[in-house]
Amino acid sequence: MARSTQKSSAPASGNAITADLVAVLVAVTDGTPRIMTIAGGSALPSGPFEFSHRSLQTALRAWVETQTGHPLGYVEQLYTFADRGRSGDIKGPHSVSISYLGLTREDRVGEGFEAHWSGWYDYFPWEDHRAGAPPCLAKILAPKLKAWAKSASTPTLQRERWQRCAITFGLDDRDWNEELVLQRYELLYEASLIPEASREASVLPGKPMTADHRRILATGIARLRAKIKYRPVVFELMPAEFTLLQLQRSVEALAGRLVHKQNFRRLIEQQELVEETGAIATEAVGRPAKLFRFRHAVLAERAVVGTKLPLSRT
Amino acid sequence: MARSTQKSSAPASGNAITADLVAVLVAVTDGTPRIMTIAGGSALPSGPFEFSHRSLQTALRAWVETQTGHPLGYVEQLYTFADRGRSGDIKGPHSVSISYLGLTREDRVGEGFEAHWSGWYDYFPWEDHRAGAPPCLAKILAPKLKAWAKSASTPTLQRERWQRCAITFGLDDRDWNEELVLQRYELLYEASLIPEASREASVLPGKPMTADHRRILATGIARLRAKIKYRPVVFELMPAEFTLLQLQRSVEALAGRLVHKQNFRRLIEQQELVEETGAIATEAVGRPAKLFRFRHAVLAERAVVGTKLPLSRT
DNA sequence: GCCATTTATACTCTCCTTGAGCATAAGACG
DNA sequence: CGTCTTATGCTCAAGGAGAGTATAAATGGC
Repeated sequence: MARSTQKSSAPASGNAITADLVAVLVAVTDGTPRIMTIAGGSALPSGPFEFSHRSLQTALRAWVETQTGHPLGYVEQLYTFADRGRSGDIKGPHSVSISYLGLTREDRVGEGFEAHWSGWYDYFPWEDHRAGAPPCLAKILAPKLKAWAKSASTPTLQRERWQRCAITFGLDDRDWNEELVLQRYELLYEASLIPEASREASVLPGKPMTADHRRILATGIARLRAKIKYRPVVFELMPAEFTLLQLQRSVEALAGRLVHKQNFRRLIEQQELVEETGAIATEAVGRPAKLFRFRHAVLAERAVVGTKLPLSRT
Repeated sequence: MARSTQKSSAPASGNAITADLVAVLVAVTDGTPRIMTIAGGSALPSGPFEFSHRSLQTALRAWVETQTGHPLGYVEQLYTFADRGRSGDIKGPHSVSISYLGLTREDRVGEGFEAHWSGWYDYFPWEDHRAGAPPCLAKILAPKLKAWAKSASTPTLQRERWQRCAITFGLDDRDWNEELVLQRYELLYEASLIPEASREASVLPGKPMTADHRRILATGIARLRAKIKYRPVVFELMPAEFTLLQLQRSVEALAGRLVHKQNFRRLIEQQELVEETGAIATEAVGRPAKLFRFRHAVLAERAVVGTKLPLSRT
């Protein structure tokens, strides 16, 4: 950015670059949040942006629909990256990556494509706290982070580093905050514990990805975890009819933590987000549950503002 | 986006474009939120992105600091636009606009630049509800929106359109939601009431801007209004020392609505966001107020998560 | 000095939300 | 008929948020 007096529409000379779209496409099946991947799970789907489309959003939708064979429910822009050095391209990226979050149902993927679905906790094992804090946190991450903190030059810096680690990862009896996915990844990156950063192989559990795709994924997970608390986006990931427990399991899968069942139902029902279909779930262990469907009318009635889930920070 | 199997780092041929940075730089002075503008207030500061910088954020910071002569407090990416037709360039933009929100104090602007500060309600008069709903809402906007709703083809569509308008603008006794800045702008745009869209001049109050800069500004305002409710970003806009009323006035200026004074103080104090300086405000009508400063330690103590303001949606 | 005016600051009160737990219902299965 | 499992209804206590009352400490006019 050189001169302020230049209008934005004035083209810059000699700074030609390319624009890539990168998509974090999420689905939830069998209580596992999954993302669409290519190249054997080592990259997110991406490709150059074609200016034949009316907008970025349109381009993404069109492309995803060709790939998966069905419309993309919810789409949201995530972030635009142009960091040199992080993309793996040493000469500096003359390419900008515009990333998107998209929610779907994991139906069939278009045949003849390399795409498939990978569980997102394969890439971030420390993010799943549904069965309590995962062992790798205390056994592997915490010691490595402690060592990194200790390696700072002064005692004050050492303390500050460790405080950051403890807050971000919920160590030292602090609460776990499931929304800090990106901060955690960035902190690990800063501590050179991410293979994408250091040249070492597998210092930590969790599958790496090409370039900065894992960072993009972390951004997407963080955004989605925040969003499900105040927008009715979970329903984009559900089948047309579902039981309240299925809905709860999806939320828990995304959030990576459990919620109180009765309170969850209370919130969902009092907000009138769903309505009974009249049908009853068949494949049951225990008392059969009523089936519900999303009341699409809420999107029109309310300004899509105000959907609460019992996942509040205290 | 053509093929999913292509790695993001693979350069696309023949799709060269340029990247622009556009900045929404906010300051609050005398109870007015202001943004830095160029070209007589008709454009946001912007310019081509130089790849000599390490990241987009770095590029923006460097540039702003040269312009205003002091460091930029808080920076956040807003959105990346590439919509053809909205930018005013009919051939389609072979340029991507990456927009940022930045918070500063309105000190001196670097000499010799065309930049100056404009009140943001000059561009969005209907967004300031501090003295109640602004007259232009009921007198000008509502009738025009009603006419637009009526112009839909079927009664059902007419009702749906009006419901959207009423929700978005808080008409028909609905609550005003100050966060819907962008939705309101988009709705007016859809209704061809925005001069940037239709060729007519000044159908509505509010100063227009070049290309889609007013949309970018709306995005920035919306983001900031949402953010002040849960992150301590207001302090970036305050002088080093301030009274609680000054702080409150800044929040109200940004939010475009008033808050309950006693409750505001209660929240700020119980969250320990500020500490007394010991000094007392001098220039006073009424009882002199204690001066406070922001407790920067909170940024380290808490995960920058959880700052509440009495602006909640009910 | 006294009073009206203005702002600062301390409390109180009530309603609602939220976290947590208890209790009962309705199926399957031995 | 018990046991297991999930569904569903209800209660209770603590904390938070909205709104109002009361008092304190300045200023300026008389």
